[in-house]
Amino acid sequence: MARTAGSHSDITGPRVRDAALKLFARGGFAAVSMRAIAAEVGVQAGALYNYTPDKQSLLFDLMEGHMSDLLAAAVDDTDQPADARLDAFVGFHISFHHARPDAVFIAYMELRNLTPENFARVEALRREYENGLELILQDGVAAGVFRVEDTKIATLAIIAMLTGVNTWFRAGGRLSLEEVTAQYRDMVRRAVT
Amino acid sequence: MARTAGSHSDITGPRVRDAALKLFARGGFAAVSMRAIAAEVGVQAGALYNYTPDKQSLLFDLMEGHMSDLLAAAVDDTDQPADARLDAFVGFHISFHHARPDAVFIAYMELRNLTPENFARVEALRREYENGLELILQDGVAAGVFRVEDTKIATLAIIAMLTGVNTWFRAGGRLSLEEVTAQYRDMVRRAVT
DNA sequence: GTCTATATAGTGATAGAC
DNA sequence: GTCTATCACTATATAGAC
Repeated sequence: MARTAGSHSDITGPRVRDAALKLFARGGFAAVSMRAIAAEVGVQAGALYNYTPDKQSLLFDLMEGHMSDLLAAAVDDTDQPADARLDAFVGFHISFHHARPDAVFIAYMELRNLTPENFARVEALRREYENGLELILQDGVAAGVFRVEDTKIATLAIIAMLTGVNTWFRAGGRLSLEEVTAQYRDMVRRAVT
Repeated sequence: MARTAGSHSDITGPRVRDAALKLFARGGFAAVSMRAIAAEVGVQAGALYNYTPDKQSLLFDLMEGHMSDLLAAAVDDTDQPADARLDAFVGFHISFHHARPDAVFIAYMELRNLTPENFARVEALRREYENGLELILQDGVAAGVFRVEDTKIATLAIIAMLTGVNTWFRAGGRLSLEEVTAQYRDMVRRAVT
């Protein structure tokens, strides 16, 4: 199928998203102009509106895409014992978040710039992810391998602790990501055992 | 000492800071205009410049003030055993942060809107606070009461976990702040023991 | 100390040529 | 699909009257 000269929607679209992701993470949604995104892509501002109806949709698509990727990647083998599943969760969470720092940063920092409807949709996905961890804790408590007073609180505490790695860990530092992960696995295990 | 009619610098100044704190927390530094702050205070935009040289200084003053308050309030009785000091730290951190959610929110979310010089100064204060917790962990390890592989990592993990309470806890919910604090104390203690 | 008015520059989004 | 040009606002900050 021949393509019209100048038609690049299949290549420019992702580049608009990539540029927005990078610039929103660096400067914040409100501080980044559509002109700045266009300059990063290498087009004029008006051309962006072939790929997004407005700036808000651009932000929402990035956040929803990130949360959907997260949920799709988070697998939980319920045939395994709860402690093994918890170890797997810690490793998954740290490595998944480490691989996409910009998307993670935006997902946490730009929630207040979503419209109420878009906020509700992103929040629902976040809760679904949290529920995955809480299920592991509940199963572990039921099996007598974990001792947790309130699984909801423990879930939020663990996720906050793990996500915090992204704010300070840099590859090439004193410790490898594997070493860091091992220490978090220890701390999480002990906190619920 | 008689005061010139219309002179209110001692009352308007704090109101400008309070308004900026509230609006920055709600909408984000970049999205809040000087006009919006002025409207919240009840003056015209030009009048704000009697109290701050520019918007950036307003943000920095709020963040530095918060971090200074935090450091001044964080006392550590090194005569106590390390486990008691850790318990005290958990209680202090949660209650101090719970009492000023707007300042906490700004201190974490608006770091990137500081100039490099201002960022460095706020970062130095944050590190100083972290060092207070790390000292407790180090003393506990030396005394054989804690078992922590890397005290720096444990410090960051614990602070991330505790600060996370502010993102979900609301007074009047299922649990009181005291009950929540007790559970975090348990989890933190177990994570390092 | 606060006001009004303004300088200067930037914003998101759209229209229509090519 | 991208461009240029533009609309209608809004931004920070300053000047000078009161």
